[in-house]
Amino acid sequence: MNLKELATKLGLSPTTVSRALNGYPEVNEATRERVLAGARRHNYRPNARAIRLATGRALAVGHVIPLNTRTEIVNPVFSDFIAGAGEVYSRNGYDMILSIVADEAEETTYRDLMSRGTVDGVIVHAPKSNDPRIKVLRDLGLPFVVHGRSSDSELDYNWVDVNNRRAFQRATEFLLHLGHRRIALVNGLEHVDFAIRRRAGFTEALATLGLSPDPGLLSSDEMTETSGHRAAMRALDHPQPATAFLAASMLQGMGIRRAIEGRGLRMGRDVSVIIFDDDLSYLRNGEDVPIFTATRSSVRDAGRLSAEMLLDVIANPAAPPQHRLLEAELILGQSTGPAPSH
Amino acid sequence: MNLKELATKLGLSPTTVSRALNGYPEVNEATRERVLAGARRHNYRPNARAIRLATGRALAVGHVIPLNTRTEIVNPVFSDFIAGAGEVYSRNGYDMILSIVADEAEETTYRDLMSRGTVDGVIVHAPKSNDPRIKVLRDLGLPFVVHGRSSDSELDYNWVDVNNRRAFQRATEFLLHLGHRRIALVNGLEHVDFAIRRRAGFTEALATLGLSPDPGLLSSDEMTETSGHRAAMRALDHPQPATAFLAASMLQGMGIRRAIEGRGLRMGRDVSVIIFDDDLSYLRNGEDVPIFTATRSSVRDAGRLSAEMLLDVIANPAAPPQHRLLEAELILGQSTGPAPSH
DNA sequence: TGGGTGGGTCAAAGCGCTTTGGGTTGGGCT
DNA sequence: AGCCCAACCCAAAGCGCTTTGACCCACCCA
Repeated sequence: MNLKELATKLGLSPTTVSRALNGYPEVNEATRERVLAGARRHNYRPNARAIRLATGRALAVGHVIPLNTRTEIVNPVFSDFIAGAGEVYSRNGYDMILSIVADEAEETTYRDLMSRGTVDGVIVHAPKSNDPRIKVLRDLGLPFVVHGRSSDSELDYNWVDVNNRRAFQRATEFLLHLGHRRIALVNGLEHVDFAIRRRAGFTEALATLGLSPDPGLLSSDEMTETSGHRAAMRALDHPQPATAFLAASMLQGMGIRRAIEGRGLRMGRDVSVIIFDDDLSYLRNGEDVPIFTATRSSVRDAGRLSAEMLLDVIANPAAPPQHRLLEAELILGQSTGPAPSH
Repeated sequence: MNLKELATKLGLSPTTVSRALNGYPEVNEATRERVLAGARRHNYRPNARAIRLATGRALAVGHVIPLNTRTEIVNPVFSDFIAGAGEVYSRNGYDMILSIVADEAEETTYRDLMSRGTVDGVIVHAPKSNDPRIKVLRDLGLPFVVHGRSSDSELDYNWVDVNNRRAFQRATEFLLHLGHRRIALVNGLEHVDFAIRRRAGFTEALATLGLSPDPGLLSSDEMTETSGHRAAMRALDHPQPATAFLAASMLQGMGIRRAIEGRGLRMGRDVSVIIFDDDLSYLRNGEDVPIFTATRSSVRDAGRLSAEMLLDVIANPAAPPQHRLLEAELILGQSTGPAPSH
């Protein structure tokens, strides 16, 4: 059943039917009712392909998800981010198109999505500092929102981000207050922007006490359980072992816990741990009582906000860039305690 | 730059240019070269919207991902499944459209995707036993591949699945050989088909020794760390506590480990654990030495295979249903050992 | 020499919508 | 009575491709 058929069936022109369905004012309320009823009765649904061609809009947005070709790792936060964003899209009649693309091919992907007209806008994930994609997208004129920020980018652009620097600064201060002085930072890959900011917050907090980070207690890697474990083993093997850890993700935190307990130590008593908790739906930080003390910010909310911003940008392409900075909250869990007095 | 412009620029008709670009034989090799060169030079890319309308194909496939509205949980295996599938799609010029949809709205989503013509086929995730979606899709005539199977479905359909029954049967046998008799099953939600099969394998293995599962050691829940922890606490609190666990996922296994260690026990010595390992990229089972003894089957491979099958079905809609049953391998890790003799 | 034959090209008709630019009423106003 | 305007509705022209059917021009063979 297509528009034309429905129109003849109703004894109206396609024009009128189209207008009735799309809520244009110049059609009589009575006939609109008749059209709507007819459409329902015949189970009519407009063909999306035709709408897209006729309107010149894709009614779709793209998420280009980088795939680390070496490790083959897809960042686990994407599923929740996408769940949040997807909600917004479907509420607004947009499709979500996912391209999982090898790191190095991202630029081409954007070019392609744009020039073939498959999307009206994109979300940029995991920006690096001074990320080249920002310029590419700006030059292409493809609306985009960055999840995160790109330091040193001289251009202004739309972004949604968590205050990562502040979160790690506060977490570090909290550990310092507890008396910890040997704090290990188990960071994400530091070519990604948010990891840089987190490290900055960490360093800054140490600096207020005149401390500086011990390179032997710093690590930067994919945010997995095993990498957390590895980093923790190293920091515990240190001649002056860490008494506290600050980790970039829940999974790393779990790896750290495994290392601690593998040593016969007890997390929260012998060694303290704070994690950054993205509040993933399938990886909750405990039930009523949080397992880990954590700085928390829901990545699903970030997905929701990014999607809303993107749709807004698509609707008003000329508007000035928008920014949204989310604050992480510090959640007290069972993984922190006063530094052991030796 | 569109086809018509390119054609006039080359002094050819749109027809010829189109044919040259699409590799039709009736165009002179020399002019084809000329056209290709021209397209490259002017950076021409055909408009996907127009192609879709003209050909009547969507050149896109849909993944409808169920969202448990109560728990808001997105199954973490999706990201890897999708990574595998996405690879296949992009290699074949297909877009991947993701809809994250509340459990109850899935059927409408399929109807919509179909009648609006946004996709040429779909992947069905997490089938329940006798899943109604299968009939809906069959009746709609929308090509589909099920990831998993739906017991008791009287219809035949395309599927890719792991031999879940066999995997859990072997894992259980392995524990039995080690002398364990009090084995707790920490299963996924048992209205989802694969969980039913896993339980069947478990029960079957017990039965060969004349044993039957102790209801106090059975649990079925979302496959999260916390649910694993909860289930393990219960099984360890049992008057005759479990000496071994069989868990449906890595995350549950991690929760079990936390419970074991929280008790001051040692995994692999005091209590044994076997997990089902989906081989998620961001949740590897250790590095060189596996942490957990596990039955392993890569969900990314399953994604790849499902996508290939779906494209095949789209290309040959009349072909008989295809099936692909993957076997999980049993990996020996550090989490199992002989049953403690008391 | 003339009627095939086939390689190469093109005009035009879709695909199923939206949207522009009228047309046709009927009623109110002077 | 004549004019104008608002309210409705419609025909037709796109949107940028694909594809059908026809055409033209060698070239070959009888």
